[in-house]
Amino acid sequence: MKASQRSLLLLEQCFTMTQMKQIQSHLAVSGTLLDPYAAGRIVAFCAVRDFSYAHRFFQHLPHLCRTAFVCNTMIKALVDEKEHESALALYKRMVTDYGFLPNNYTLSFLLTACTQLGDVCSGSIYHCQAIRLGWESYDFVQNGLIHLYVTCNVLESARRIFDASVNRDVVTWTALINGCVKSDQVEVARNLFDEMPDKNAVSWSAMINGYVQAGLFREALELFNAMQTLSGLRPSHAGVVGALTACAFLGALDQGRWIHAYVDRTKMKLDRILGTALIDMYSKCGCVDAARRVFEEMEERDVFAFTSLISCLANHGHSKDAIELFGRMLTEGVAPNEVTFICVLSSCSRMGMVDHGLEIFRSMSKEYGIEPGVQHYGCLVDLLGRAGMLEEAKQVVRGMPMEPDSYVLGALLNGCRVHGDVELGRELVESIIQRKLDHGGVHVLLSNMYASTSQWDDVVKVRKGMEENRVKKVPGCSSIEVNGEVREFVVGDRSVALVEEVVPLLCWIEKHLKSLRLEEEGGAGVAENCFF
DNA sequence: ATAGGGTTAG
Repeated sequence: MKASQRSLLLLEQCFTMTQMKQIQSHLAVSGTLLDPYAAGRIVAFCAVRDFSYAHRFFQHLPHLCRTAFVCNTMIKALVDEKEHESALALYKRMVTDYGFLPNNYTLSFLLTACTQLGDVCSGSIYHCQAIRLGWESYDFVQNGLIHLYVTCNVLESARRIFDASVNRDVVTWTALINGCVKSDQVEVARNLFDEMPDKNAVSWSAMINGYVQAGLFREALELFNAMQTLSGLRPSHAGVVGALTACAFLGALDQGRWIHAYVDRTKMKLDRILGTALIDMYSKCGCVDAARRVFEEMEERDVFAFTSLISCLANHGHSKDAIELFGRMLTEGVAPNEVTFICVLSSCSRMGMVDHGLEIFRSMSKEYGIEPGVQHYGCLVDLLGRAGMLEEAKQVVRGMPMEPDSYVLGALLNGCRVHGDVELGRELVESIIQRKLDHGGVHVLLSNMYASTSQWDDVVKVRKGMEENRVKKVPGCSSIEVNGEVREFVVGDRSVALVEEVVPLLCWIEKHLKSLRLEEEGGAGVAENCFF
């Protein structure tokens, strides 16, 4: 490139659209617009700022100025605008009408289009083109192909290109690492990660998020820490989001707070994704107020941010606030989606707000165009069942447009338990077992239902039946963080620490609470006898 | 002169 052209390019960065339009008319008058380079610069400049203007300009260009560069730039712009059909049409015109062969730029833009469409068939046609024209080992084409095959779940093809490649760069490696993660081969991904010669912040983030995807949250956090101690790289936005997701699952509050402080310290932009990740981390760690603060700090809130906080409030006993926040969401013009309605309906259910819940359920399809799914019916049945409206709940189950799943029937069964309708409960369990929908939780519910009405023989029967049929309930599990260490508690845990330290403390708390209740009821307090 | 890989809610 000539020095004069380079300085013009730099100068171009300072122009506004209006100035560029002025330059354009000036060029038109002086006849310079017929110069392919000048015309190309105008298209490239406008394509990223005002697409429709660039498009019009392109369509009026004289034939001489429709260079491969201009076509590529327009194809890229069309792909960015998600106008994949038009991008393809332009490509065809470029080849047939203007007589250009696709080059490495053309092919990489077309591959991006195929990847976004998940269209591996068209993608492999361009793959063939690339081979025929000798572009297949060009970095952007090669990496584009790997990305395409990874996205479309054809890991073997991605792997073949990788293995045959003699010019792998950091993008090549990272694309394949993601492919392995997507195909549940997180260990293979880690081996690649260890093997790759250079890593940047994107490759670290990809591996951190790979562990998160695989549910290996401790490994994700270890890697997040290693990134800072070993690589000297600063965790990027995506890395931070991945680490926060891991903290949320582990209940690792200290680590999560540290990351929040890091976000503040480095002035990382609290955008919708990062904000939501923070809200969710605080939510899962039980810090409702911190979650609220992050939410208020965010400059833009989308359906994810709202739903995340609504879910947080609903899960921590603030159902009323959750429903209020739903109202605020509507006022601020953010459209709820199916997940939002699950959270809101379960809030209504816990609050016993039957009418309001029914109204919201009805509004789903009427006002928001969202057809209720099986989970929404589950919430509705739960809402009616908890309120003791078992007949209505049964009618909902009968009238639903899809087969009830174990959660819908489980919600009805729970209603039976709470309101002591053992007969209906028994019928239900039979139908649940007949439909082969029984999971451990259903049996436990039935046994609890018998227990609540003191039908101990039946309790024993259910428990025995569970043993005989080898019905397993996923054990209840929770975790807390103490001094930076995450400690897990699982039902049936009989470890020394638990039996010798935690259980006596729990007994003391229970006795203490009972004595307090006695005091409240006017009875004589016995608190002093309850210390160890 | 035009370009690629990583991230949020039930």
